[in-house]
Amino acid sequence: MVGDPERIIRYLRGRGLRSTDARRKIVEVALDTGHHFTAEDLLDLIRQRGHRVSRASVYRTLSLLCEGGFVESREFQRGQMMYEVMVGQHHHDHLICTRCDRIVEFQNEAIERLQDQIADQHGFKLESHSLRLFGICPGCR
Amino acid sequence: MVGDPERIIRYLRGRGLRSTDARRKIVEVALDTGHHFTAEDLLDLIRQRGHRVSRASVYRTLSLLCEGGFVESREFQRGQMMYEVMVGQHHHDHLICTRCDRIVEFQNEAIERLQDQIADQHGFKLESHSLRLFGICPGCR
DNA sequence: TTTCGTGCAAATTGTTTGCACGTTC
DNA sequence: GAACGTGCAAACAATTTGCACGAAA
Repeated sequence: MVGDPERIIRYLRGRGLRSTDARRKIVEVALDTGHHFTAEDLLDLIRQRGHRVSRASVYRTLSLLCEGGFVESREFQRGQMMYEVMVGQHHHDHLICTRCDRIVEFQNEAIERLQDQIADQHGFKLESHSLRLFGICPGCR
Repeated sequence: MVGDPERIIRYLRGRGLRSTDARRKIVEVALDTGHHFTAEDLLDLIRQRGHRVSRASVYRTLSLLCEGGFVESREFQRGQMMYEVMVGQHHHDHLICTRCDRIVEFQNEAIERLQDQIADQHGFKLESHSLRLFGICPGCR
């Protein structure tokens, strides 16, 4: 299945990285988290399952997962990174409620195309982008 | 003229805030900086002009200027805020070169409209947005 | 057995805060 | 003279790093 932790471990092995206990636990729990989470959230979840892993390893493994494109990080609130598993997910952007911090995902092909055009017009080779819409969600209005 | 520091000081006065030496220097130098700058950059510029102002006051005043909409802050590189004077400027978004950190501004009406639509569709009252395109600039390719 | 990854604690870094004092109103 | 703003240094908080030890290859 799509969220198979072993697939990621295999990828890491392919890059000459080792398959360690900590990495396997971190990947496994990360894939299980439904949605957006912080490094600290992930650490808590891992510990709730009775695994002992250090905060440093969580950060180090999250970096690897980001490099591999399995996870994406973005900053919804200043000073804290949120992570999201992208395995089996299409790219999307976010609406963030400034009252309750609720996050809603959306996809918009037209915006994506316009972004490509803009990069082209300025001679940039586009690598990534970040689009965040901040506002007040229906529930908070 | 458009970048008149006194206009901003008057606005602050109107909000019950005082017109102090530090605030005047900070506003004056900020308005003179052509473009994107960090809090530290601004502090350096102020000191180069022979004024003695504390780092704390720079941060505090930049906050006020952001609240008033005279300045906008955004994070181009993780962990550090960049500020930009918006007095006399239209809203725009940014292309950021991941090699040399060059920043190019662009405006795109179509994207703005699409953002409004998306917020509407999800019942959000849009307050602000942040769109950053990361890539490699012509000079670095 | 060599290399790599881990856990720990300490360091880092931009920003914020508490407080005593000086300024503005 | 009351309230507010300042400067300073200490506090913060998320993340990174140095290092000695244990595990993977």
